[in-house]
Order: sequence, then C-alpha cells, then structure tokens
Amino acid sequence: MKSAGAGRPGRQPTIIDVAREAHVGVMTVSRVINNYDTVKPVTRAKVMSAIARVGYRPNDAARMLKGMRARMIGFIVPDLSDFFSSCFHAAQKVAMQHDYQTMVVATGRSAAVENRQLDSLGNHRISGLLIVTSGGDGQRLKHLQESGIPVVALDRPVAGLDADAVLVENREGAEQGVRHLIEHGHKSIACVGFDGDVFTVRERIEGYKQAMRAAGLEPQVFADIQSLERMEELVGRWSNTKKKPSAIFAAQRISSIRLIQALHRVGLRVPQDIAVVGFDDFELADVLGTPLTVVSQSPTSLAQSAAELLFKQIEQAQQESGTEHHPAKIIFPTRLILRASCGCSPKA
Amino acid sequence: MKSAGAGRPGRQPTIIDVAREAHVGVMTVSRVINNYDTVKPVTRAKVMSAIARVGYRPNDAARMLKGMRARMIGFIVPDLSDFFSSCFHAAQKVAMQHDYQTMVVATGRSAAVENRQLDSLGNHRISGLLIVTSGGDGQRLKHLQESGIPVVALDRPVAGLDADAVLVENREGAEQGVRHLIEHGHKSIACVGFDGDVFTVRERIEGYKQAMRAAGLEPQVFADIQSLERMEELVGRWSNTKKKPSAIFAAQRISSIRLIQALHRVGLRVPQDIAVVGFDDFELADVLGTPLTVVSQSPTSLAQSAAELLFKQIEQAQQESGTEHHPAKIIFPTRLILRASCGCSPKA
DNA sequence: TATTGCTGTGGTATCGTTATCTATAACTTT
DNA sequence: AAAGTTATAGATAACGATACCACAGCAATA
Repeated sequence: MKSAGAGRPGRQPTIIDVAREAHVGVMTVSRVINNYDTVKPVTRAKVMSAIARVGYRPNDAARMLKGMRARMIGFIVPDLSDFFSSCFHAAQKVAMQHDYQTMVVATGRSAAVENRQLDSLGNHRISGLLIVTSGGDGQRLKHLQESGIPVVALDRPVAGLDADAVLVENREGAEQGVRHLIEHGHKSIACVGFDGDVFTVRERIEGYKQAMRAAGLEPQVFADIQSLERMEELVGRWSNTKKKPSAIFAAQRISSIRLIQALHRVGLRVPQDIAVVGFDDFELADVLGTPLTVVSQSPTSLAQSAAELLFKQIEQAQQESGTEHHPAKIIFPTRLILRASCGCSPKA
Repeated sequence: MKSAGAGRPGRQPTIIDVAREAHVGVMTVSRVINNYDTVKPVTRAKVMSAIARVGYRPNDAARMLKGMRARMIGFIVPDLSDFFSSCFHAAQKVAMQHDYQTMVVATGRSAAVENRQLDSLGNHRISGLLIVTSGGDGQRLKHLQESGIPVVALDRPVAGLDADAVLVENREGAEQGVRHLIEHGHKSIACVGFDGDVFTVRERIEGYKQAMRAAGLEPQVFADIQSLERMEELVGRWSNTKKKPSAIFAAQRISSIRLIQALHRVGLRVPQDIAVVGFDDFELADVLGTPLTVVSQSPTSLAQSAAELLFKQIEQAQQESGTEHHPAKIIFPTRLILRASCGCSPKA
C-alpha cells in the first residue's frame, strides 16, 4: 500500500501530493488530517483514499515548526531502578495506546541534571511531561506548564508547582507497618533510610514517628545510611550492645536490601534476633533467607493513573485552550504483606 | 543571561535576532552554529557573544525540516528489567556527554511492537539507534540504516543486518560455569531457561551442551520454563525420584530466581541437595538463603561501548557521507563469581 | 431583488533553518 | 596593471504544514 508519490521520486509524499491526487486544495487535506468538522463527508473520503493511495504520513518536523507539539511525552525519573522502570512500562503502555512515543530521561538523582534536561526539553516540543522530581527547580516546570505543556507529578509532588499529582499514602503505610510491629509486642523499633531528604522517605519516617509516638515509644531514626558499610557498622554496633532494638523498619527498598545484607554478614538472624518490616516490595523479598514483610505499593497503577491524567489534559488542551485547569490529586493506598521477617507470620 | 530578543516579545529568539544583534547576516550565524570553517575568527566571536546575549537556542523542528536529524538517539529494548536499565543508564550518560537526548522504547518482548515502533521512528529523524532486538524485522532496520541512520546492535545481533554489534561471550561464559561444576565432580547437570528462543539464551545453552559433551556427559535441557509453577513442577518431579540431577545451570537471570524460589518451596537445599550456577549476576544474589554462584557480565561496559560506537558513526556520517562503513564487532568476556551455591566456595 | 449569514473550500504568507547562488574584498599571478 | 583566485559574507528560495483571509454557493431574511 506504500508507493512513492508521483511528484518527486524517492522522497516521502507530502500534503501537496495528496492534494493533487485527491483534486483538492492543500488546506482541505490539512483539515482532514486534523479532524476539522468543516469538511464534507464526501470530500473527506476522497482525501482519505488519496492519503492511503500515496502512503502519506504527516511530517512532524513541519507541524512542530508551525507550533504544534510532537506526539511524544517526556518521562523524567531519578533513575530506572525496579520501581521506576515498572512505572515506565505502565506509562509507555498508555502512551502507545494514544500513539505517542516516550522520551525517557534519568537524572541520576541530581537536581542539576534535572534542571538542565528540563531546559533542553523546551526545544523538543513534547506534548506532555510525567515527572518524578529529583528536587529540581519548580519554576522551570511552571514555565513549561505556562507555555502549554501539561505536567503530571508522579510519586512525589514538586515544590512550588500546582500540577496534577499521583502519590502514595507513604505516611499511612509506614504507620501501619510500624503499628503492626508494636501490636506484636516490640517496644524498641529503629527506622533506617537511605535518602532522608527525599519526599517519600521523609513521609514514611514521619509515619514511623507518628506510630511510635502514638504508642508512647521513642523514635530512633537513622535516615542517611547510604552504603552497605555504614549499615554494617550500625548493625554491628547493635549486635555488640544490650541496647539493640528488637525490630527495624526500613523506609525504602534499598534500605531493606542493605539491611538484610548487613544483618546477614553480622550474623543476626531474622526474625529471631531482630524483626524487620520494609517499605516497598521487590522481586526476591519472598526468597530471602527469611521472606520479608513489606508495605507494598503498586508502581504500575500509579504510573497508569498518572499517564491517563496526562492524556486527559493533553486532549483537553487540544480542544479548548482558555479554560483553567484544576489540578487533580490522586493518592494510592498501600498494602501490608505479611511474611516471616516480622516474626508473626502464620507460617513462621 | 536570558533576555527575550527585542524583536518579538515572549517568543524564543531566532537566528534572525542573533543576526541583528551581531550585525551580520543570518547565514553567518548558521555557519557559526554548524561549525563551518569559512567564518573569520573575529566574526565567529561576535556571533557567539550575540548568541549568549540573546539566549538563542537552535530550533530543532526547523533544522529537521531542512533534513537534518534531531539531537536524539533511539534506544529500543525488550523491557527495562535490571539488566537493560543498567544498559540504558550507561548509554544515556554517553548521549548526555554529546548533548543528545534519548528516546526509549520498550517492546514488551514483542517483535510486532518492535516493528511498529521502528516504523514510527522513521518520522522522528533521530540521529542514531541502539537496539536490543526482540526479534523484529531486520529489513526495516536495514532500511533505516540505508536512509543514513547509524544502527548499533546491543547484546544480540539482528538477523539479516550488517551493523556494529556489541555482544557478550555467552557461549564461553556458560561453558566456563558448567565446567566448574563438572570439575567439582558433578555428573548429572541440568540446564533451565526461560526464553529458549532468545539469541543469548540459545548461545548459553549451546555453551552448556559443549561443556557437557566435552566431558562425555549427557545434556538435559529445559529451555522453556516460563513460570514459577512450571519450575516448581519440574523441581518437584526431581525431589520425588532418584533421577535428580546433582547440579543445575540456570541460563538467565529470571531462571535463577525462579529456580531458587522453586527449590525453596519444594524444600531442596542449595548446595547440599543440589548445586546451582546462574548466568548473570543480580542485586540480591549474595543474600539469598544461599549466595548464588554466577557467570557475570557487565551491562554498563556493554552499553557504554555500544553508545560510543554509535556516536563514532554519527560523527563520521556528519563529516563524510560517501565512505563505506565497515561494521565493528565487540565481544565482552564474562567473569565467574564463586559464591556458596555451587558447593565449592572457599567459605562454604 | 438585494442583503445577510453560513458552509465548504482554496490561495498564500509564514514558522526557523540551511543550501545555493551571488557579491565583495583581498590577494596572487602573469 | 589587468586578470584570475581565494577567502568571507549576504540575499533569497526552499523544506512541509497550518493559520488567516477570501470567496463561491446557497438559504433565509428584509
């Protein structure tokens, strides 16, 4: 069904070739392509058939030059770790359903890189942006937004930006996980985290504190355990003293992993010597020496919602440009998955 | 340093604004931007300064319309699992150093999706393509290549395509892993795989077979164990008979994981009841009930080489278009990492 | 009948950049 | 000194699509 337009051999057929083929003006072809409703059905049919005959595909570069946006969304994340790559898959699936491409940028958790990338995104005339912020400049995003590019914040809100956001009940989830430990008799519960300055982790630590305070217990937070060595040092200190906590809440996936590794190296058994609950599930959580009890969240639902929100905005923006957009917030619940590591599992 | 060009307020400054600011013609500005060597150093300096003063950034849409390619490379993968997202990070890092963006497409392991995406890539005028094929049509890639877009195959060669390729010594690596088991006295060694039809897995199975045959042993291959249930069934069958293999070689990461999970569920201990060696390392390989011995490969070196190869081609294509490109093949070695699961580790 | 409004269509300028051609100055060469 | 060669730089026409305006045709109104 693909034949080079008779006009210029070898070249992609253009709107002009279609116009000639259909015996209409170029504007009529353009109107058909863009689904204007001022074209008579008969004419539309003629044009459609001509388009198919010459194998025409609109040239994105030319459309972009005239101010239209590319059928492409941006997807900015700190990295493509398990969690965010699940998000990506879900988002890309939605984008593909709308026949959009996805441009991924990983900032390496650097606000500076995020800013730089946001600047160069301006030139790419993308139709929308899905962002898990690395702490970049809200002002730049606001600027993008004001220039007509819909923005949806995923997993974390962006400071100083009034945009759609799809988040997780970090605080409540953490609270639930910690409360579970408390209900099973633990009195000394520590909390370990890797990125204490990241929104989601801060929230979870806050939830941990709330649960502890509500039970009249003293919080012990170690929010910046960034390496296996540091974790091992921390855990090692416990194994040598009597002040060892009886349980630990790990506020993020990587903390759970490092914690398990460190406990393993130091020779502390889970849950006999120390109970563990982690935030965020991962592939091998149930085959570790001891299967890990986790507060689980669903990256795919999260990202799917965000992408759908984004495309709702994109479609809206195409139709009516004047209306004020009232930002939506969607907050997903978490689910506590009981396994052996908290010492209370049915099969433990 | 960013001021709207005096010409039209609110709009991005264009080459014309720069020309006016520098008191030169637009072509001179264009020549400076594109590094032509026919501009006097003094003039070039004037233009550069004007560019900085008005905050000019070239409009990619307009350049693309004139036939130039966007500063963007495509990155096509089956999915963004651990291995490929490591590849992505390395590739994007190289791209960023060249001031290029990266467009990621995950095909969901579907050749059909890969084909569809390749078709729509044609319109995006990308500068180059890095592809881990899902078995899509080599013909389409050849077409892209002939239209002047450099292509580099990553991890797997593309059937029927003569392009740069960066691969891993899958066969030799598997052979080494299996030979290790043989050298430690195992006589009955099975091989499990998930995607028996994927190039890398086929190669590894081939390596397994070679090692077995070289030792006069009979290969037992199960190449399509696609779910935990199937794996459990397979392993369960062994635990009930006397014909149980004494060791297993898992030909891919996911197989290792499923295998460990299944063995765990069925109650077989590693390495006492059965020894295991896997291909491809993963985050938690050393904290599993028993740390896993693996044949490891480096996704980051792999992808970095591929990206560098790609940019070498891109730069070459920009300068001289006539020269024939002689495809390069780079093949990375693997490394056997001894842990406890093979039953011979120093600390076991 | 003349006027207004509406519907469907086409002509043409325009978006920002680069290729092609032309123009000028500054050198050689004979 | 005249003519030919370089080096630089500018004017202008594309690239393909869309926005704006113009206008033909027809119905409803005055």
